Amino acid sequence: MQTRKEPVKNRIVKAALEEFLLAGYANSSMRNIATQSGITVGNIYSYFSSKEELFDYILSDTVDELNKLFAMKVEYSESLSTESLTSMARLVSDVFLKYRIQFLILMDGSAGSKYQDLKSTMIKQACERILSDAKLQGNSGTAQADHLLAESLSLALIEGMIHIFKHSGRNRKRLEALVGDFLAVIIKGFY
Amino acid sequence: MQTRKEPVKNRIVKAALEEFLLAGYANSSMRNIATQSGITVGNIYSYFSSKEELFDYILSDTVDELNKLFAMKVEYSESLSTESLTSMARLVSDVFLKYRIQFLILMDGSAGSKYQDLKSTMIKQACERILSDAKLQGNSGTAQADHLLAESLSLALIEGMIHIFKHSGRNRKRLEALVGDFLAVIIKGFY
Amino acid sequence: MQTRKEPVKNRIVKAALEEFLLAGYANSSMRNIATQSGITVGNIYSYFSSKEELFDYILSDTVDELNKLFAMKVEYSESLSTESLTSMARLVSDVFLKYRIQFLILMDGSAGSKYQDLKSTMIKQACERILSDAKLQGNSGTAQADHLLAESLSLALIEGMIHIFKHSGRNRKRLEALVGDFLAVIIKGFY
Amino acid sequence: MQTRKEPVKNRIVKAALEEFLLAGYANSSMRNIATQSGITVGNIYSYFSSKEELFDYILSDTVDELNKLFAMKVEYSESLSTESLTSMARLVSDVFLKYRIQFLILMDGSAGSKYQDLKSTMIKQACERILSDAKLQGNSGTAQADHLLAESLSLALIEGMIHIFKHSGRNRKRLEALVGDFLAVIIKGFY
DNA sequence: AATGAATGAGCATTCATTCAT
DNA sequence: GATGAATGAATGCTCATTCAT
Repeated sequence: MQTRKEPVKNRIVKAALEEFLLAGYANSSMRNIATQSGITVGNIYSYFSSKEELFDYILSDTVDELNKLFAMKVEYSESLSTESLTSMARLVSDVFLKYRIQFLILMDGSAGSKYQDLKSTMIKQACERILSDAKLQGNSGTAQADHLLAESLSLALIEGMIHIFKHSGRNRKRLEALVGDFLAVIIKGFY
Repeated sequence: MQTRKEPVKNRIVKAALEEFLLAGYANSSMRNIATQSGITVGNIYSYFSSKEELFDYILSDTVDELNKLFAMKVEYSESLSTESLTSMARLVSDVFLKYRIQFLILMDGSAGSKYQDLKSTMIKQACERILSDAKLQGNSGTAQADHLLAESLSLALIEGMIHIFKHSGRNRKRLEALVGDFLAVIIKGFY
Repeated sequence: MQTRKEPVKNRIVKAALEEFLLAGYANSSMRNIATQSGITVGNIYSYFSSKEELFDYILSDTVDELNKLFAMKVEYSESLSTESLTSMARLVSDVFLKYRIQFLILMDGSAGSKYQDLKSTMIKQACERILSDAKLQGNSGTAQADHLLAESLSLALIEGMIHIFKHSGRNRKRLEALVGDFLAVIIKGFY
Repeated sequence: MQTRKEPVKNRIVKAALEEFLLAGYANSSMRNIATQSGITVGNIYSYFSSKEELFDYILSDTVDELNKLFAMKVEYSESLSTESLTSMARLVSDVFLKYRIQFLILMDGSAGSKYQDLKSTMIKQACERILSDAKLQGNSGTAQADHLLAESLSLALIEGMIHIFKHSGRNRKRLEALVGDFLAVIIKGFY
């Protein structure tokens, strides 16, 4: 009834994005989404058959694209040269800019959903890359410790990039520069 | 039932630590804590007036100590030399080992509580340190971007250390070695 | 979509028959009927003002015919001879074959609707017939008990016939034979 | 608060028995049970963890006893003599009198629950008994038809007994007499 | 101090029915 | 006639918190 002309499904999705971003999947409430979007709860269910489906609808494209990105990352570069860093930064920035909020929800608000392990999957992939590429060597001397070190560095890498993404706004140039700088700093420490 | 003579308050705290660690503040349940501790719900409320107060009771010491550590960190070292790194690693490890679970709860399970911003406070502090110590210089050329870069590096630093702490067990030697290695890798990139 | 030229009302009725048969009145859903018939929910309501009216529309003819049958049954036979049994079986089978699904819905799926008492009405009628025809005599010696006995036998009679009807397929010969056999067994015990 | 002194669990069970009897498992509502018993919904859930558990709590004893009865029935009699009939009637009456309402719920109100097939299990057992004992012979001449006939007779037998039970009150003598008479009539037709 | 029954508001979900188009 | 979005009340269930005992 408060119809701005915007189609209902869009309004639901918009409100849901906000709710999921703020509260995460588990703590979000269909009632909030209903109130926020001005759509009655029952009516939301005529667009999405469940909270899970709504979540999935909002995120599946992003997940697909991210998975594609993971696959590519493995091939495209032998060593972590400056150029490869730049192109990596560009690649990552593209996906991020396209699905900003979705990506952030996936990273920090997916607990309890089917996507809850996506971040750790990303980290695991980065970790494998690091272990094979850069010959890290800690002082502990044990392989187990070295693996935990690599894992922590991967996690640091990814959490840092998430943070850049969260706060860098929509300016692509700026995002790419930041990601590039960040990657440079972190990766420099590897050798 | 098991530890019969242990004071009630302790038993509550013990069970609450576990519950908060596993589920986080928002998703934890007083019922679970009651069941786990063998104390009735009602009785928990005669020791702690609310879930929030229980959470606070469990964590306030750790929060204080962490705040003290933040304050110190600024003073104790001029530059990030190897020795300072080592002592930093030791210092940090000390607090962590002392309040392992509490620290992990504060970092990963405080969403929805009054301490939900502690991690970002830590990051902000680390960020200030980095900005004043290491003369970072990104390609973006703007001070704003440099600040976000420093922030992201701080976040990476701290998230990485949290991860080490979470998975390194209770062996102090190992923990210190890992933290030292990790700090070395990250900080090396700063210069 | 399939049967394009078939009038809408028919398609609704067809789908409703199936839904009511499978789920019964109370547990059936207008949504299912809409989906199954390919008619939109709203449009069903322009043919039938409510779920109840739809139910009624589908069943009223059968109810009328059944009521006629009840009336007739009283007249046509003095004693329960073999011939009368045969003709009774034929008569009953005719109605059943004509309104198979409707009859089954009325018997087993009308709970919650205005026809929910039809079965017990049928039983009551059969009961009166039994009481006047066959001089049943129980051991209890009370008229009240004899009445309950007659009622239970009627109920047994009718439930048994419903079961035959539900599972005998559409072969009239087979149906008549079975009904005849069944009636023979039950009625033999009356004398 | 409307505390008659009766313990809460009893009041819940009493209200639930009534609700399940009137509406059946699927169509009954926890809210109704709450209102009827004067217990809040939430509180019911501190006695029974789900609607299903409440249903089960109310019926499991009866189900067990019935299963025991089924097992016995097979052994105790070679032929369907008058004495065996009498003792059968007594046996059945005992269980029935002990769990009147529960039995009725099981027979007519268990659709949608884990006990929904109990009645047909009973019928199947009776059917097997009939097929092995009494050499029924229909006119149809096919084994399949004979089986359906036996099935219908079993169903008639059991539905009739349920009806007697439902309406015979709590007088054991009367119940036994009625069941005996009923069995006599039905079984006489078998030979 | 200790109990655990009780409350009441909240959750996701369903469905007959209405109504603007 | 036809659409299907929209409504609103109902469902089973959970949980922090209160309180009489």
